[in-house]
Amino acid sequence: MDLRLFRSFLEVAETRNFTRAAARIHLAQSALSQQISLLERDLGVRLFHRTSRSVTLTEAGTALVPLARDLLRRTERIRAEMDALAGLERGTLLIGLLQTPTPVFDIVDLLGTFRDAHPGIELHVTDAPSEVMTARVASGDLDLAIVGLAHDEVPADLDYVPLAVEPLVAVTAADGVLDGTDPEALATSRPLARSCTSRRARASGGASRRRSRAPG
Amino acid sequence: MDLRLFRSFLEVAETRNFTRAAARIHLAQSALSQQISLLERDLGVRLFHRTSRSVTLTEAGTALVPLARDLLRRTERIRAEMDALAGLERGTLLIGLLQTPTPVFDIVDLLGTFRDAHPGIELHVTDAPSEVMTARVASGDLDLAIVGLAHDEVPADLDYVPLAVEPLVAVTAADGVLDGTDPEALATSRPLARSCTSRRARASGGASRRRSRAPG
DNA sequence: TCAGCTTACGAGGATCGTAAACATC
DNA sequence: GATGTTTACGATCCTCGTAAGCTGA
Repeated sequence: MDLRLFRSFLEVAETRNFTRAAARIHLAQSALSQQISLLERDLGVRLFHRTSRSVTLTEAGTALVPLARDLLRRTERIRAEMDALAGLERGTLLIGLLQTPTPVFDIVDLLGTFRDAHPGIELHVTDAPSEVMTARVASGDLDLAIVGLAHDEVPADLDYVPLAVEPLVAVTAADGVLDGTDPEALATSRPLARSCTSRRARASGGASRRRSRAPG
Repeated sequence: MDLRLFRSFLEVAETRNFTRAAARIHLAQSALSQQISLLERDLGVRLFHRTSRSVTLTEAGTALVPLARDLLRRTERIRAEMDALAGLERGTLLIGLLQTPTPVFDIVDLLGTFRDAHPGIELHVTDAPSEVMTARVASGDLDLAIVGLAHDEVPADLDYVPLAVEPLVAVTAADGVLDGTDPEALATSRPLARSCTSRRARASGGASRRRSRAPG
């Protein structure tokens, strides 16, 4: 039994006119006619007295009106309840993600788990250099981003949670060029690794906007 | 929205097993799977957590169980209500009808009117000679019969209502053979017309029963 | 490997809309 | 004849079942 039949029935009951009821629910009048007779056959009672000039409710039809109304109201409530449970879990989450694979935790698995738990939320993932993504989070173009930055590189107006700490390693040829260099001093005074990141960030800095052209 | 989806949902919720639930409602397992995902898409929430080895209700699914049960119970009540309103007007009426057209009242129109007023009642019309039909009414093979009999020809154990009185007319060649005969005397002493009826009744008397043969 | 859910896809059935038939005012 | 419902019928959509695919124990 399809609930649409009750909806159609109520519409006819209210308008007492198949043609107008059909127009209201965006259906051909014949289709509505078929729906009503299907409902009548299903319930085993005649719901309307129809002459070619007037439509009136039978006793059974009169009895059905409040029952059908109640049933439809309840299904609406079920929908509302489900919506409420989906609750805030409806919408779109814009995520910035470093293209660099992070071996410390499985981001793909994480997203999959999230998706299972919150199927109502659409996930949009983009990637960009860390500095660009933090800027986009600041401007609202992204909801969150997973970036690779040192603590002091995170803009002050953004919140952040450290997910993993990766050692910064200097790799050189085995000619002993770094022999005797203090690692601490190397990290702070000679930004070898970071300079790469910075350069890449500048190079691909501006967000490219796609332009659409109106036809004609 | 089809109420069958809720029924299917409840079955899966109870068995926690698509295969068994499908068997219970006489559906292919894939069809049930499709129904559930249709319901989930319709309501915008995931109702079950499925791994390939276990099916468990989500929060939304848990909330839906009593709501769906309630909805189905209410539709059952609607059906019961409609059945009650159809009331006694449900069943089959076996009518015996003289093949002879009766110009006194329109039997076809009468049946049509009845059918409109009591659409829940199936009408089965058969015909046979009047005497056979009265016998069938007596034996319960017919619910009622419209026959052509004189008052004194109706079996004493049957009720009857005169619907029309038709004159019994003797038609002869115009040779004056009946000239001077008293009509009253003719009807009582010389059963011209009635003898035909009686002979026909004997000829087609026994009801033929169809025999069915068991296969093998 | 097995149990069990999902996906793919073709067949059959259901539903819709157009159009004709039919019935009252 | 106008208005309004039902009936006829073809096209489309939907739902089912078979079979293959996929996944976790």
